[in-house]
Amino acid sequence: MGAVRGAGGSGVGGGCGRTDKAAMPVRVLKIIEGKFETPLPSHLQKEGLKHLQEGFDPTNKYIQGLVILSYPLTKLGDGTDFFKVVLQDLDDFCSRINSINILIYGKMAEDCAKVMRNGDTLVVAGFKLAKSPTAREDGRHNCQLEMSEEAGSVIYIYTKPKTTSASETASMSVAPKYVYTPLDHLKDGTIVNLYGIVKFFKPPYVSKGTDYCSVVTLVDPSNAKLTCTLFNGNLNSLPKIYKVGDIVRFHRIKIREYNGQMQGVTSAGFASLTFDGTVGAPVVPRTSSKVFTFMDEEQKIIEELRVWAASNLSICGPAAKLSGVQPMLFFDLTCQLIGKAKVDGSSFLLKVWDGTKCPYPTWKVPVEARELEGEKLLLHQLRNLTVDILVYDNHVQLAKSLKIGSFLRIYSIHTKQVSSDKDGSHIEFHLHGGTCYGRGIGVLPESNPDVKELKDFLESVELADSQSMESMSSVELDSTFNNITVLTDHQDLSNTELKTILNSTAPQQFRIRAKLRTYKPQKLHQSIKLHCSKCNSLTEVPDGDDFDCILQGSAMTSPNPELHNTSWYDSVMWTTQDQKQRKIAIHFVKPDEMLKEPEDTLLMIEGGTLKELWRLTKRFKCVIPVRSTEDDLELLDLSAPFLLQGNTKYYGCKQCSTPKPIQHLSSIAAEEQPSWEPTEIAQVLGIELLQYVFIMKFTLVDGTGALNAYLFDYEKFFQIPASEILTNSFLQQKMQMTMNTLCPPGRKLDDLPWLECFIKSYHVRDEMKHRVCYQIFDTTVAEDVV
DNA sequence: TTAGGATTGG
Repeated sequence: MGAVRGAGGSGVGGGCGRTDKAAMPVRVLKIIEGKFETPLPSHLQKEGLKHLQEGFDPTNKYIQGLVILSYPLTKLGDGTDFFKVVLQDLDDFCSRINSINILIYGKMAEDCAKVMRNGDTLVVAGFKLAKSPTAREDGRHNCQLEMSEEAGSVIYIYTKPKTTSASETASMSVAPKYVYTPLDHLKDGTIVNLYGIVKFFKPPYVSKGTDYCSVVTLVDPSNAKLTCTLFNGNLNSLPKIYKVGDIVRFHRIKIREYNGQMQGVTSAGFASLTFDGTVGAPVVPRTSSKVFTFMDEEQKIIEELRVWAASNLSICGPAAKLSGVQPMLFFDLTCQLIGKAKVDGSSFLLKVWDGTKCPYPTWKVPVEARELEGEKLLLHQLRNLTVDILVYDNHVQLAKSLKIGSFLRIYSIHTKQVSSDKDGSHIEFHLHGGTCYGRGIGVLPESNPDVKELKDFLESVELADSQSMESMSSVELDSTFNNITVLTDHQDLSNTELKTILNSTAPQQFRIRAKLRTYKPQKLHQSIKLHCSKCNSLTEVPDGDDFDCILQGSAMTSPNPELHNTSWYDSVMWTTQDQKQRKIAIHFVKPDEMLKEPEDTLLMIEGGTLKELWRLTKRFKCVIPVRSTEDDLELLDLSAPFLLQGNTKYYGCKQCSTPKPIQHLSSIAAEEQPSWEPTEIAQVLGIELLQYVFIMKFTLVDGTGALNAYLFDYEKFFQIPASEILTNSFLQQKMQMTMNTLCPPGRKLDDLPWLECFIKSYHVRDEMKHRVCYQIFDTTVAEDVV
C-alpha cells in the first residue's frame, strides 16, 4: 500500500495519514467555494506557460493548470516508476500552445497516479525544465516539466467538483478522497479510515447495554493487528462480515490505546463496507449506507488485499457439513432453519439442515408440540436430515427473532457425544452462552454465494430423499442380518469353494463366498502406494518433509523477472519481511474472461514454503511449484509433486517422465474453459502421472481352504478415491469402519460375516520359481455396509 | 453504557 492515497476533509490538518504533512511532496487539498483550502507558501510565484522557455529559472516559481490527460503508471527500464500527465493553463486559454507535458518519476509518480484524476487542478513547483522531444507530434509546449521527490519537486493536487451538465450532477457527485492508514501507523486519539482483512470476528450480538456489539480483528500487509469493538443500536449498521478472510473498509473509526495496544471503537459517523475476500470474486460492497464512495481505486485496493491474504494468511478450507461432523469439536455450520421452539427460560431450539446426513445418531430435544414453529410436513419429511441445535443465554433473543426458512451461519457449535441407555450414544449440538471464539448466529442474505450453493444442493436433496426416506427402515433391517456384506458385479456366476480354486489352473475368474480372517496392512494408511501404469512400478508416497526440503532448495534460486508477465500468465513478486528476505513469485495463468473464479484458476509459484503452497491450494484450483532458469520456468525434481490440487499431491514417474518446458501449459490455458485435469496437465508437461492405489492382502477362508488375495484398487472397492485418503480423516474413518465391518476386531472365526466377491488367479514368474496369485476384482463394498 | 477475542453447561 502506498503512503498517500488521498486526503479527506480532515486529511490536511487532522493528522491522519502516515506521512508528515510538512515534508510531503504530494499533497491533496480541496477547493472550497472556489478558494484553495490551504494557502500556498508565500515565497512561490505563479508563472504562465508562455513564459517557459529553455534557460528559465524555476526557483520559487509555480505552474498552475488543469489535468486534461494522464497516462497509466509505468516502469522505466531501470524499474523506476513513471507517470505522465498533461496540464492545461487555464489562464492562457487563447494561446495556441496552452498545454504542457509533466513527467513524474519514482515514488512521486506512484503517489500521483493513485490520487490524480483528469479535471484536478495542479500546482507544481521545484520542477526541472527540459526540451520536449515530442512537441512536434503532440502539439504541446516545446518544454516539458520533469519532477521527482529527489529533485525536491512538490505537487499540490486540488480536487474540485468537475463541471458537469445538470443531468449528470444529479447522479454524480464528486467523491471526497480519503486517506487510509495502515494498521501499523495508528495513533492513540485519532479518527481514521482503514482497510483490513478479517482475522477474527464475533457476529453482532445483543450487548448488556442498549446496543448490538460486534468485535472484529483485522490484519493488513503491514502485518499489524487491530481489534475493534463496534456498537450500534441498529444491527444493520454493523459490518456485514460472514467469514474470516472478508475484507472491510472502515471510515471514521476512533483509535484508542487499551491495555498497551491500539484498539478501534465506533465513533460518530462510523461507516463500513465489507467485501468477499476471495481472489477473483466480484467486488461488491456489503453495507447499510445508502451513500458511499467506491471507485476503481478502492476496487484495486480490495483486489490487492485479496492476493496478499491468499498467500499470507491461513484461511480455513471448505466449511464443515453435517456429514463431516465429529464428536467433541467446535465448528461453523451454514444451514437453513426449518423449525424453532422455546425450550425453557435460558435455552431455545433451532432445527436446521444442510442437505447432508450426520453419520452419528443425533439428539432430538423434547419440546412441546405447540411450541414448535415450522412447516410440519417438511419437518417430518426431513426428520432424518435435520439436527437439533440448542442455543443458550445471550443467543436466545436473537434465535427467537429468526425467520423459518432463513439461511444461517451458526458459529462455533459444540458437538458433544453423550452415552445413554436408550440409543447407545448420540451427538448433541450446543451453542453455549457467551461469545468466546466468535460464538453466535449470523443471518446470511440469499445473495451470499455460499447460500446460493446450499440452496441448489438442498433442492436436489429434497426430492431424492423424500423418496428414499420411507425405505430407511428396510436398510436398517438389512444390516441386522449381517452375513453377506460385499456385493459384486457378474451376478450370473455361481460360488466356487476355495479348495477347488486352489486346485485349479491359472488364470481363471471365480465368485467366492468367504470370511476375511485377517488383512494387511493393519495400519490402513500404509496401504496407499503410487502406481505407474506405464512401467507398472509401485512406489511409496513421499512424505511432506522430502517435499519441504526440495522447496527450500528451490527457494535458493531467485525468480527471474525476465520470465514474468507473458502472454499466458500474469506475475506478482514480493520479498518476505522476515530475516530470510525470501523472494516469492506467483504466476497466474490467465483464465478465460468468463471464468475468473479462483477455484478455476491455475497458478505457478516460485520460492514458496510448504505451508504457503497449501494455503494457495485452498483458494485456487491448481498450484504448480516451479523454479526459474535463464530462459524458462521449470518443474522441480520429480521427488516433489508436480501439481497440487485440492488436498491431493500429484507425482510423476521418475523413470517414464520426460518433462517438457512449462510453456507447454499455455496450450491448455488457451482452451475456452480449461478444466485443468491432472491427466491433461501431466500429458502436456511430459509427465507420466502416478496414480494412488490401495494395495492390501486379504486372507480369506471358507471352511474348505484359505487363500491370500490381493486388493489392487483405485476407487471401486471402498468407493473412496485412494488419492484422497491420506489427507482426509473422515475418509480414513470411513475406510476403517468398512474394514471393521468386513473383519470385526476381536471376533471368533465363526462370528465373522460372510463376504461375496470376485477373485482372479494369475501366474507370477520370478527368476527361480513360479507361483499362482489371486486378486480381488470387480467388487464393491455394498452401500449399506459403508 | 455496552466490550475490550481466547470455547466445552444446561
